Amino acid sequence: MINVLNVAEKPSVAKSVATILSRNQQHGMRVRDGRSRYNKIFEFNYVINGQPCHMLMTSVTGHLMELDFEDRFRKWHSCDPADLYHAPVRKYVPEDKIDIKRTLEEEARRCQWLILWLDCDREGENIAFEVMDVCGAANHNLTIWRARFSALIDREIHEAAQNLISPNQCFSDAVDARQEIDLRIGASFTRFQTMLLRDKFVIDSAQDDRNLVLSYGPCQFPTLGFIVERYWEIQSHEPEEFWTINCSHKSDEGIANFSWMRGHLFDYTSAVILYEMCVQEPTATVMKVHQQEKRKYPPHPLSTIELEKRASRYFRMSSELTMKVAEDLYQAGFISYPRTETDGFSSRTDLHTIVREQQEHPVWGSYAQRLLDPGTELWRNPGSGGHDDKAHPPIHPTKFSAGESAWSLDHHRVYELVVRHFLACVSQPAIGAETIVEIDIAGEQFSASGRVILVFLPTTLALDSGVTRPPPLLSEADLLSCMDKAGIGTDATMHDHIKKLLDRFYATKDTNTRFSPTNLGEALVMGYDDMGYELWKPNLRSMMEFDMKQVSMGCKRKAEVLDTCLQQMKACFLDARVNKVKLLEAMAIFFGRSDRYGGNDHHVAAEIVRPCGLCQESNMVLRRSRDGNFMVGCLGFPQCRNAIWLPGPVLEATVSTNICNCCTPGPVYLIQFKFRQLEIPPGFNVNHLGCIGGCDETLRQLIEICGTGSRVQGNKVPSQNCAVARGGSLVIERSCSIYICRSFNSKVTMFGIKKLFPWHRL
DNA sequence: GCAAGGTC
Repeated sequence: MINVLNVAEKPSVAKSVATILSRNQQHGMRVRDGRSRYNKIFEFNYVINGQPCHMLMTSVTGHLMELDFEDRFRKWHSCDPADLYHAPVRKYVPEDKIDIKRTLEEEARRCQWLILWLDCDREGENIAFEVMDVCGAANHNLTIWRARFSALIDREIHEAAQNLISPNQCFSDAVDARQEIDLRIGASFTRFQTMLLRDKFVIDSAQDDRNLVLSYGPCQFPTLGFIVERYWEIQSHEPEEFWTINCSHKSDEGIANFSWMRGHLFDYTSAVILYEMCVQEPTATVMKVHQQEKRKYPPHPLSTIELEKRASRYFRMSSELTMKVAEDLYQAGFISYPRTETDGFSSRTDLHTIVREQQEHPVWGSYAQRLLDPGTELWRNPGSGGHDDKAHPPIHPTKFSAGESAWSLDHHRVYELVVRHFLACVSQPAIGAETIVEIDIAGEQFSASGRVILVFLPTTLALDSGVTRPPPLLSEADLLSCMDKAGIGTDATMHDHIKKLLDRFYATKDTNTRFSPTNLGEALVMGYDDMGYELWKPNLRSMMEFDMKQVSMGCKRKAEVLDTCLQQMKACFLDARVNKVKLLEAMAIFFGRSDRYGGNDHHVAAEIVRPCGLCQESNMVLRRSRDGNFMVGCLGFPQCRNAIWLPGPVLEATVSTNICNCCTPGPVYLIQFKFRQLEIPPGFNVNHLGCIGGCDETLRQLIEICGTGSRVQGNKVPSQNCAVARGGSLVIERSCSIYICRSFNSKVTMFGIKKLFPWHRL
């Protein structure tokens, strides 16, 4: 009989594997403590390919080692951050893992074999090599094996034990490369930008900005990039008006609203002509009635990202909190392992038993009973989303509970979500009936889903206007989707990156779980963007991931990937340092200079122009957009979208102390403008003291002729809507729309409409 | 005082 040391990635796997292997074995299984209180040691006998073994099964808790620079490079001022691209690094066992290391050493000394039961992914393979390092140093004569398994079920575990293989160096190398690149890039840029910016500006988010760290990381920055990119998209959106014909019919049974099948038209003239035709011949003829069955398919089985997205959507829980609560439920045995990419059940999973456990529940118990009754034909074997991490099943309930006294509201919610999602997965699709009615008025087609009528006179027929709207800010679910798609982070770490942005004051989350960048976050991204670097975009990480894949497949060597990647990143770093003025400029847009160090360099952080008339809560301030154009925006953004774009030719703008004597709500401070001579028409003065409150004819004309500085210009009509507060949404248009919107009997002529829109492009 | 990745 030989002694065999077995090591799993976490205590729960050690216990499961030991339980499975020791079943039906003589003397069963014994448990004893190791040096680490969490990592028990299980002992039992087992036969591997005819070789009787005394098995000792223990575990680590994830990575056993960390990578860091050698001591003399660890202090921030110990070296030039550029040196961090070649400073020596070392792997070591951190203090809180020393106990585990001691256990491994002690047990390894009395064993002949070492079997590695780490998770079957790249990180797992790397941890396997860490364990080999420690055990191999304690016992040079160890024979080393790798067990490959993807589920904690009897057959798979026994098969793994009987078919031991060798550890895969390539997989582990890929992780080594990733670790080293992440460390060098992260540390160099973090030290650089922190030391460059922290003391030069008054960064209001920091209580004590001496301790503020402006971190950079290959995952956190692209995540921030997603948030900033959407925010810029919203800021640069210029509403464009469109026209649509709405038709409705009222009967005793209710109102049917028909939508124009053209959708909407941006061209007013065309819309009016079509509208006039409908008004003159308003009888509606029903052309088509189709009834169809609509199926709503159940979701795929639950993966981590999907759990986080749904908890965010349904309960507005942060992904961070969701994972914490899910971990609690997992530890207490109520749900399966919560970190999984798998979204399909293995055919071996006993789904019926899981449903059966839920039959007693007061709310969904009766549904579970109906599912199990073959007569209802409600059961459907669940589909799969096509992802399989080969380590864990989709998240599902593992123990019945009608609620525990120790549970918080969040525990109840997450458990309920997991159970309901599971029950949905094994259900037939929901079936609904939908009737769509298509009608024709004077050749124009409209449709509604609803009742069937054959010919009728519409109760109302109206030409309505609307404006295009920017997309919303990214929600937590959107953000997770972006990260997932771009391969930023792993299912187990995505919520960490999101939380890091909040902790670093780079982004904020509103009550609607939507993210906006803070001034700090926007300034940093703007700085790198102005340098022309895509350091804040996901491409860098994607390229690294691609290289890692090459290493793990043996197509490229670790040293080769490290060399080229670090060389490129160092060049990028040095270039960023040469262009640091871009970062400084971007910061200066949002933050006042600190006078603690610079001395006499006083700046006002933001110049207040007027109170916002839209939200009536915040002030509107003069700002310079990232491409140098001027605008006056509400500080209440994104809740308040009020913004006024100033004429394109503005060279300089400063808020004066003069107050406009007619615009309200006041005070509205006049702005001293300086225009670019070559860009303004003859007759206009280069210097102008102007009012953005609406009274200033010069500004209005300049905007009409030259357009605004807003980034998306297109060839739209320069019209009053630029000078009018945008979020205030064009009151004139609305009143027109209401006027035209009377019932179709009203007399509305082309002439009448023309008169109402003298400024429009008719 | 820096990263991201495991996991407790």
